Amino acid sequence: MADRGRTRIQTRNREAILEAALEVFAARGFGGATLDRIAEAAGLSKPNLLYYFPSKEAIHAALLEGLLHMWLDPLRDLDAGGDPVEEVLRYVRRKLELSRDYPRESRLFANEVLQGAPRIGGALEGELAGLVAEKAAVLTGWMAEGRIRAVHPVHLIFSVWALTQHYADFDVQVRAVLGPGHDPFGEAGEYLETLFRRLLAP
Amino acid sequence: MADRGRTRIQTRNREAILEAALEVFAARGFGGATLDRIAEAAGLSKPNLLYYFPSKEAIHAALLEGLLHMWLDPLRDLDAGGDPVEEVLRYVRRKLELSRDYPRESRLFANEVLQGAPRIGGALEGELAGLVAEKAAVLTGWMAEGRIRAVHPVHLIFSVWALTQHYADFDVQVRAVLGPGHDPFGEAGEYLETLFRRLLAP
DNA sequence: GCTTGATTTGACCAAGTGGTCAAAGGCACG
DNA sequence: CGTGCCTTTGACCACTTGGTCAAATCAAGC
Repeated sequence: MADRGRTRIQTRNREAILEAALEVFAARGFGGATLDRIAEAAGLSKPNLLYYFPSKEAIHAALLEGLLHMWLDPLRDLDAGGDPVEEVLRYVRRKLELSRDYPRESRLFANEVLQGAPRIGGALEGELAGLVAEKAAVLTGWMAEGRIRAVHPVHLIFSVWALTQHYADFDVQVRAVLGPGHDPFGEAGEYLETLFRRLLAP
Repeated sequence: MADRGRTRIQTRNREAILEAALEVFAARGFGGATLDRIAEAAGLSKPNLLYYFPSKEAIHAALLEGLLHMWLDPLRDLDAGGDPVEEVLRYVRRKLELSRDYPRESRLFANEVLQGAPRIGGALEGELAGLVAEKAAVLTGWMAEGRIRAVHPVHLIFSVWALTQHYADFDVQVRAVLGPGHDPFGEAGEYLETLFRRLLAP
């Protein structure tokens, strides 16, 4: 995709670096991550790593850039023309799948926001806030028509984020509390379906 | 309280160090925090700081130790003899107040769990899991009696954590999306009251 | 096989890291 | 006032950090 003018080696190594960096940044935060560790995880020497990215910041930025789109797509797909309750539930399901399938990305994002979003704050106030405002209007419309019950639409969206990302970000806590023999994401799917149905179904 | 054998100076300086460390650890994670920064924030020299705590780890541990009790107290107070819906709502309210009044503590905890709870994992599987099991039994009892509607009790508790801590941990995101002129915690209180009432009220 | 540009690396650097230590400065109390 | 302990600090240390650089190696087209 963004491989304009890149050789196969460049593509492969940039890929390896981003994969390794995702692992390290997600597990230890920006400040706790080191280039040495990323380089080792990517199977490259540190100078070689810095041949592909000019700095630690740059790797982190490249990672975050790809992230926001993936994260917002499910919300973007909320269809004003669909069945209201089912649309919300589809959103919840897709968001939970992201937590299950891309927990490191979720943790990377959580780390960034936890630390005050120093490197992504702009996108939050721009792209994110804009999209939420748009979809909140859709939800408000549905509420006015009585097709879902009234609640604060933005906090409804917050609650989808909180409830789904919790299972990725606090995975160890969830598993520690549930103990062995549980399927956290399967149970969460059922629970959240019930929760949002009772909250919204007229 | 735990000031056995401590002089006034010790009490004051340990306090200042823990306060400063809370600020720094919460904002940058364990790995991203430095003793220099903590010392500066506490108004002490680094060697002086290390006169009161033997290591960076020790400061972090002292902070976490105090935290878990405060965090679990509201759940501990869930009263099997009270009115079920009101008891849950009281728990939600108190947890939300903690998020509002102690956001740095919440972020410290979030940082720790995000990174796999390397320094607190034991307490999660012991104290935390035990308390949750106990209170899940209370909830299950209420459900069996038809006093609250049936849901997975442990995931019900997870959802209280997720929904309340979200407002502390993702504060900048919440504010970026809401824009100015909002009272995040006030609105959240109303929203969560509605949510849990609809979910649980028979 | 030669050339040219892409790739890789060992050696290196200045700044910062967590932590130590001996010596100096305060403080309370007899 | 002196003494003994609590507190503070400047100097220091070994190690790690993000990052540089010139030289070596490699790959592909001619």
